[in-house]
Amino acid sequence: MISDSGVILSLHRATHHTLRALGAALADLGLTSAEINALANLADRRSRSVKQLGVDTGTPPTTLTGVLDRLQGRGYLTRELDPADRRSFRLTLTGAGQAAAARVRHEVAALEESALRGLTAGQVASYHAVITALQEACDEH
Amino acid sequence: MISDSGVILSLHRATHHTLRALGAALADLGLTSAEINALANLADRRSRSVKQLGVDTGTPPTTLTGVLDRLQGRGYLTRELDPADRRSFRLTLTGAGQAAAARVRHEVAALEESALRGLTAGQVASYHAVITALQEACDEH
DNA sequence: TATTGTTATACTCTATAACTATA
DNA sequence: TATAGTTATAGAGTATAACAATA
Repeated sequence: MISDSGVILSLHRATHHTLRALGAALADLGLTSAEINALANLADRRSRSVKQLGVDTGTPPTTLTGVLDRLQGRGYLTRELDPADRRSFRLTLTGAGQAAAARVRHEVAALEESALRGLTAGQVASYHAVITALQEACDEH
Repeated sequence: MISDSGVILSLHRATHHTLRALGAALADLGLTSAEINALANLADRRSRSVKQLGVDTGTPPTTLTGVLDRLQGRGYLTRELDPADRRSFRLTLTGAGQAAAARVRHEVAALEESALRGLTAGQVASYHAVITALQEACDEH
């Protein structure tokens, strides 16, 4: 289906563009793309394991170790042993981490609002349907 | 708009997943994500400049130099000075490069077909509308 | 035995700035 | 002066494999 093509290529292109735009909007925080992605996902204040954060962000574990080291070094989060499973950590944002995450979410939301203005809820729902279908196709593989 | 949220986060997540799936499907070629992305865009056999390829893929120039060095080293493409503007190169796939690019396009198309099966053309069109809106919002910034 | 997370290694990606050649 | 592309540098992302601790 060449005519349908571009679904994946435009996905990658758009990712590059949004990462660059967010990095620029958040330049004062000096965060990398993976750090921004992690903070945006942690912004809901819910604790989760490293593995879960990897699933949420799409980031592999070896990358997350470094990302979490830096965020922890900034005092943005804590790693606490999970009493229920002492192999894993519960990641929790500190106050400073919540503030940074709120900034990240604000910029993400601003970019989304700017982009989605003029589009319908149905179009956004279709977008999510395609994204979900892509993920499932990858998982099947 | 928390309810609309996830547009950008799921974009990044899906990008990670598709890159990993394509890398696995094309493991025998030993290509990196950026190389896959470049080949997929060059697969239409049309020559273009380094700058244009950067626009097409979303890859910055400093990354492209290395990517093109490796693709050229494999004998996949040639860099020829553009007679019309001798500051720039025209990138053209060789026969081997076209074969590799065809493999890449085949895997990309297979993943897309697998994902889009069950979705309507309208949903895919809406997906592209959201992607385009995101890009334009980034450019405005 | 399997899983969570880290570490080690090697290579690639990226931003930034400076540079050459051309326009 | 401005643009196309490269180079240099330093830091970050990634795959792979191995590892310790826990399940």
